[in-house]
Amino acid sequence: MSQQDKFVEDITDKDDDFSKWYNEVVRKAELADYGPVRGTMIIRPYGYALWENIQKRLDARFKEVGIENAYFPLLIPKSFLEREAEHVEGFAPEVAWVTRGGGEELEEPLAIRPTSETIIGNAYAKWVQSYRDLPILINLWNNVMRWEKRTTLFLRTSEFLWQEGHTAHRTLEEAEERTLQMLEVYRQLAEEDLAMPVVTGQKTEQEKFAGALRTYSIEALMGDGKALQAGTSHNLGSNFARSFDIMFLDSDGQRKYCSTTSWGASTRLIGGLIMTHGDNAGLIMPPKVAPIQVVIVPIWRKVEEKAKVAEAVERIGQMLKGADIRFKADWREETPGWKYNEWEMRGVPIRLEVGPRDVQNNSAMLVRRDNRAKEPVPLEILLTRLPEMLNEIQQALFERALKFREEKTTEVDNYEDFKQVIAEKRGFVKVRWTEDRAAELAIKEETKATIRNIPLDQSGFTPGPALYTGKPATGYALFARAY
RNA sequence: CGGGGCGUAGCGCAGCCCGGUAGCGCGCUUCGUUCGGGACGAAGAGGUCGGAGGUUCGAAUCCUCUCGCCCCGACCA
Repeated sequence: MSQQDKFVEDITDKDDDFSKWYNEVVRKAELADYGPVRGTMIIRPYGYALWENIQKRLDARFKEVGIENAYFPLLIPKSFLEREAEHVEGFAPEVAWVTRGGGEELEEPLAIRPTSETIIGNAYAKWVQSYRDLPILINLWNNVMRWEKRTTLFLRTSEFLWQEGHTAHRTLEEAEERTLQMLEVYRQLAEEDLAMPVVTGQKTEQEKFAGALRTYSIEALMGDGKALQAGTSHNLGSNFARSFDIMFLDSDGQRKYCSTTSWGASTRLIGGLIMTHGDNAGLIMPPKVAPIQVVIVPIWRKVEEKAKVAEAVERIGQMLKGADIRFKADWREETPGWKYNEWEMRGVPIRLEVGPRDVQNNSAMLVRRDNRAKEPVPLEILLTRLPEMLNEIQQALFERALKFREEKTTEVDNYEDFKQVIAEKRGFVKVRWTEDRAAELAIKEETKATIRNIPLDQSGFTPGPALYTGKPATGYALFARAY
């Protein structure tokens, strides 16, 4: 039993049973609960506040690159979904249908959107006439429904919240540029805001989005050595434009199909955040998105002490408000020790203790969630020290996660080693590769590992035989077992 | 949708095999003492035992059906 285990006795050890640990953390930290319908999720206020912070950050990043928000309907006519062949084939098994309305059978069943490419395509076809109407750069913050066979809170639920961006362009090159730009936005969100290191890369033909020309993803490595796809960006080429007739008259007098893109990131990011940073005491929230960045725990014995402490807490509260730091003063009738454990479990980055001794010294005791380091801080420098410490924690979380990923990334050059690493060490396995769908499936069949992506960063690549097939490799591929 | 497990108080569980009218821990309420790493005492509240049907004098317990959840597989953000 490690040092920190004695602080929290009621959470399953991560190393004993990771998925049990995950479920307990989600529920005990009050992030989410199960809904009454199979596979549905209630996002509780603490979890939703986290989502709002992620939204706020991502939305700001979208706006910086010219994206506007809009809203599209929940219900999609069946005929729309059927327009793009690969798309319908990919999504058909998991679509939920509305067949009755107003007490009557509907003439055409309506799909509860699993994603909005089709209804977007229908609208864009109307909106685009000229090359001057392009590009269209729209994002939707909404919910979608996919009838999943097997669900896990935040990682896979039948209904989930996400954003889906949909753009239309004059040329394929421009669409490709936008696809990669949005992938980069996701990388920045993951790494800078969520402190979650990711590998950017391209999906194989086997793993790409149904109906896409090319799919890119960011892939993160979770605490149990499994990979999580944390965001995707698709270059749809002219596939949807052809199915929905999104055409424009170009400056050369030719009528042409648009090239479109779509890209999405979901509440799954919350699952990723939990599994990236959490420890045996519970959650650890990256400061930039933490619903509560600082929790103030007052400590007192006597009534007159309580009054003085209350006064100090009030003063500190005023300071933090002015400094735009998200905080909460915990005046519940519990012992300080109990509160320490509670807030550690819920992942608040900094605990600020105010007791009689601190009042006397005109200071506060700061305790970091990530390493439990204690630091007495005079109140006059609190407003410079707190933001600094929040940054230090943000940085430390990222570095710890990056170090973990690097330790768990193994380069192998033969299939025997590959199988062993996947089975025992887990993590990312980097191999020489050349596109081969049959080999990919065979490897998946035997080892459960899939190609997470073909990393954009191919530095260090040297020619040699590809894994499994032995054909000349075209680059590195990143394998892992995935969520 | 296949294989396994589980539905008993808000949460975690025992009781079921061998039928006799429901219990433990935590939490909750009130009062008092506590409070710098999950405090203690006393007194309380809380359950149509997932649902339906059957067997029986009597069902949480036995039988049948059904609904739901969790885990492992096949499908996926």
